[in-house]
This record gives sequence, structure tokens and C-alpha cells, in this order.
Amino acid sequence: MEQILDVIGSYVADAFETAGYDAKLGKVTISNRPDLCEYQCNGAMAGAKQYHKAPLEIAENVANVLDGCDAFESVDAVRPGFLNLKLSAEFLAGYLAEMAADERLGVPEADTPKKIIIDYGGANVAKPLHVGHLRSAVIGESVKRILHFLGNETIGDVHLGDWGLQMGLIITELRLRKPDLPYFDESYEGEYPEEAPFTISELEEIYPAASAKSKEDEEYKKAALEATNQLQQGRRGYHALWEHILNVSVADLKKNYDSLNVFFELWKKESDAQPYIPPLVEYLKKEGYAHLDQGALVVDVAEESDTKKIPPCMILKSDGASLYNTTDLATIVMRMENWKPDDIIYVVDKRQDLYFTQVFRCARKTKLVNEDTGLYFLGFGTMNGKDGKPFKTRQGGVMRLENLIADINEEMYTKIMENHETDPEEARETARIVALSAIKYGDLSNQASKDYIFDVDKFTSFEGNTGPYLLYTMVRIKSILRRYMEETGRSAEEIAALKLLPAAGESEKALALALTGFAPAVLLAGAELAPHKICGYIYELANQFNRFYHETKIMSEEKEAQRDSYIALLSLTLRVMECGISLLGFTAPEKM
RNA sequence: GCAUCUGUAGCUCAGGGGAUAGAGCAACGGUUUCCGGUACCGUGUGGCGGGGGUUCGAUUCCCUCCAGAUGCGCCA
Repeated sequence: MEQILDVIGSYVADAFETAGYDAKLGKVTISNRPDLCEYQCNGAMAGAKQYHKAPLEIAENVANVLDGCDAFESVDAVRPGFLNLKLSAEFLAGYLAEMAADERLGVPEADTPKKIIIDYGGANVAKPLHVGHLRSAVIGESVKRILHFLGNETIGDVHLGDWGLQMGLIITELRLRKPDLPYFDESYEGEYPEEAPFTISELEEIYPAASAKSKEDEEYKKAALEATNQLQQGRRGYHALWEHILNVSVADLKKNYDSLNVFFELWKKESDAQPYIPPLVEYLKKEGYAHLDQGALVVDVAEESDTKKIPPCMILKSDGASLYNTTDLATIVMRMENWKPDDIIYVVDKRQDLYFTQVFRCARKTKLVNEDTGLYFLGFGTMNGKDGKPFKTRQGGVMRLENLIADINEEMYTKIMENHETDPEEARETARIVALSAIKYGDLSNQASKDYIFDVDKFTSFEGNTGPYLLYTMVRIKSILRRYMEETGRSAEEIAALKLLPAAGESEKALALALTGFAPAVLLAGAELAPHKICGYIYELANQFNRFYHETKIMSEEKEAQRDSYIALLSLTLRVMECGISLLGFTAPEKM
């Protein structure tokens, strides 16, 4: 359906034309003075020079033309040359009815849908998720859902880190601890056991232990490097071990991501890109893109317009080994070959900005991607503690994501049990839902690129700009709708068909106007890859609803048509909020 | 040293070439014929890090300075 700004804009543009001015001047925006009007047009001021007329005169001419238009309650030309517009309640009600009849709540689908790969998550095999992984998962998931809702084909790829020294370290440590395992016997030719020789908790203990040892013990590190090398050369026993590590680890990671409502379409790994490396290197050499510099194979990516020197993109180290860059480039090749995406979006720590600039330039220069393939870097800032420094445990260590979530679940559970005598089991489930909203909303309501302070007390509060506040508002609406259904015996479908009357009161109209803002908010969030725009919108909507709610007696309204109209408004509000939070990646409970 | 990003109320954060710069928290004061008061209403606070420029108009764009964070070829 048509966007409300376009509808209004076309009326105003026509009026400009009728009054003898350029229709392009008739651009309408949401008012920045809500006390004066709902929408405004500044075109008269922009056109003053062109027509050698006072802005106010132009505005008045246009206002005169618009005088009879029934979309508007009032059209005023004021002081310097603003055109202040208020919508008629009838027009608004009509627009909302259309919105309610639309499954997509008025949000248009992309004219030219794209296939978009979103690379987020950033988990490493054999290492537990820690708070550093939270932002990528939360932001990436939301961006993916937004782009998907806008009609694009989206593919989320977790892009596991499973290839490198970490694997060699684990193998080395495992060999010390359990030397009798068949994986270490090179003469062993039988089938390896199906069962992994370790559990996830062992694995999570082994890696840090091995990593620490390697920093102190040269011999140990050498052994780990050798093991890494042999694994990559395809040593049978090591490969089998690696598969065990992968399986155990991935199962655990899935569980953790599930609990965050984060789901990946692809569980690709760095190792999957390895086969693409030799032909890639060959190609870069043959086409003359790469050259040797100080013994390393590099591709120059500096451009004349650079304000600083961009170092070349390194393909192979002087010892011939590949790097992270190489894997990333190979991954691009793999993705282009298998999925032919229009865009690839990387949701990564913003500190990797320069690094990705190099990779993107290299991919473009060497034509690994098409000219019009979009490569986007969505960098996010650091999650800090209340002291403004990177978030740590009380002991100063890295906080495991699992523990962070458990803590907040517990906090939420306590709050819920304190205030209501609910069945503990139900309270646990509710706490989980509300806690997730607290964590995700706390993160997403900030601009991704900025560092932010993770304040548990603030995020879990039921007051203010928080996830729980939004959920509370929704639960309240659900509660009213439930009662309405009980009293009238009507079904959800029947509620959806209720007729919406033109808003009578001020807060009701404000709520109606807020509802029309959904599509623009989603479109903006999609265009800017900015979930926080949706947060801001839903919060505003919740505020408008609560204001309306306090001024309006809904269930005790005597005129049936009026009461039904209120219910229709509530139902639409709830749907918009539900859709909004689903784009952010969380849900609302029935009660809380 | 060079580069990037950030600098908006006591705190946490939105906004953004135009009309009186906004929210939440915290503080204080109100609202209960109530559909969930975990709500709503009201009061105060900053002139957008400093300076300069462009513009009819800048907090928003440009330059410069200051402060903080981050990055700067053989790590990932």
C-alpha cells in the first residue's frame, strides 16, 4: 500500500502545481513541532528565490488550493513560510483500516528483492560464547529479520572459526591427556569411535589450558603448530578428532544461539573456504593482481583519494602460509559461486574496519565479486560495564554469555515472583522471555556503531525505555483483548474485522498517527541497517498507547460501535508492536 | 606520528540545514467511579567539547583545535 507521506505529499505537490509552482516543492515531512501541526511542508521557503516572492505568499497560495481537500482538517501558512498540516480524522481512520487489512501492516516489499548474505555470529569452535559475541548475534539477527521482512532473500551465515592454531592446541593437549586414543596412533587403520572422546565442558576447559601453556612453553607451541599443520595436511586421526570437536561444539553453540532467538541458515566454517584458496592464489598471480613484497604475496589496494595509506592486502605470508585475509577472500569466492548474493553484510566489531576495507577493495579490484555486488561492513562498538570499560566478570575475567543470560533470567524471575504469586514454572518461562527482551532491547536501542554501557539494572527495569516496558504494554493490551473476547464471545478474526471510527480524542488521534509511522520506521531501519530506529519507534508507540489508555475507558464504553472501534485500534497497536519486536528478535509473553 | 570514530541535560542515550534541541533514569509533586498504578500527568536542568567558515538560517555541512576510544603488512 502507498506510504502515508506519499499520499499527503501528492496532494500538496498537486496544490503547488495548481498554484503555479514547481510540484517538487511540495515535499511533506513529519512535523517537528507537534504542538502546531502533524505534518509540514517547507517548500515555500525553498521556492522563494526561484519565484521572487515572499515565502509566506507562496505558502498562502498553496494553502488556498488545499482548502477544500478532505484529507486535511487544517492547512495553515505561517510566519516565515511553513505550511502546517493536520490530517482529518476520517482520512486517518481510512488509512489505518487499510493498514489493518494488510498482512504487512503497510510496509512495502522491495521492488527489486535482493539476495543478501549476512555474516554474523563470529563464534569459534571449542570456545564458549562470551559477551563479545552478543552484539554480533543480536544485531545481525535483527538486521537479517528487517531485510527479510522488506522482501529480500536473506541468508545468515555463522561463519565459524574452526581453522587455525586453536585446533592444533586442543589436539596437542588431548594427546598429552589421553595418549592411548586411536586418533594418535598413525598405524591405526580401523574405524574411529563414533562417540567423541570428550564432553563440551572438557573441551571448554582444554582450550584455555592449552592456550596458556603454549604461551610459556616453546616446545608445546611448536607441537601445536605441527599438529595444526598435520590436520591441515589431512592426517586421518586428527581429521577425525577435528570432526568430533566440531560436532560437540556446534551442538552446544546451536543450543546457546537458540536461547537467544538467533538462528542461522548456514553453518559454514572457515575450513569450508580452504579448498578455494589454492585456485584463488593461482588466479591472483596469473592475472597479475598480486606481487611479492618483502617476501609476502600482496595485492595493492591503495587509492588516490585515500586520506591515509591503506596497506596492501596480504594474501600469503613470506613463509607461504595463508592468513585470515586469505580465508575471507576465499569465502567471498565460495559465496559468489554457491549463492551469487547481491549483497554481503558483515556484522563485526568496528575495530576491524580497516581490515575489511582492504578485503573489500581487494575483492573488487581482483573481480572476485561483480561490479554491483554490495559489500557492507556493519561495525559495532564495544559493550562496556558501568565503569565505561569493557564488560568483565567481577573477577575481571571474560564473562561467558551463558552466565550473563542466566544472571539476568534469575533477576527477572525474582522480580516476577516478587510482584505476583505465579506458578514458579510459568514464572521461569516468562522470566526467560522478558530477560531476552531486556538484553536485546538494551543492546539494539543504541546505535550499533557506538560503544554502549551494559547496565543490568537499567535494562531489566519495567520503567523507561526498556524491553520489559514494551512487553508490559503489550501484555496489558492482550489482557484487554482477552477480556473482550470472553465478554463478547468474538474470535480473533472477528476482532480483526471490527470497524475503526475516526479518532475523537487527542490521545486517540496521536496513537493513530503513531501507528502510521510503522512503515517509515521499518524502511529507514532497513536502508540504514539500523535496528535502533525500530526501537525508537516502538517505544514512542507504546508511550502513545499508554497515554490513550489512561484517558480512555475501553471496556466500559457504552456505545458498542465506539467500544469496538477502540478494540480495533488496540488490536492494530498490538499487531504493530508484535511485528516490531519480532524484527528486533524477541517476543512477548501472555502475562507477566 | 598518521588515520578513523565519538564528544548533546547530574547519569544513560535519541535527534538532526530551519520555527521553543528531545526521551529515560535520578529528584520533587500529583492522579485510583481503574480494562494490570511494573501505569499516567506535571516541575527543573543543557543551547549540542572550544574556535572559525559556508548559509537568509547550523547543534546538524566544511576547516581547525582539544579530549576520549580504536586502528595502522606477515594475529584472528
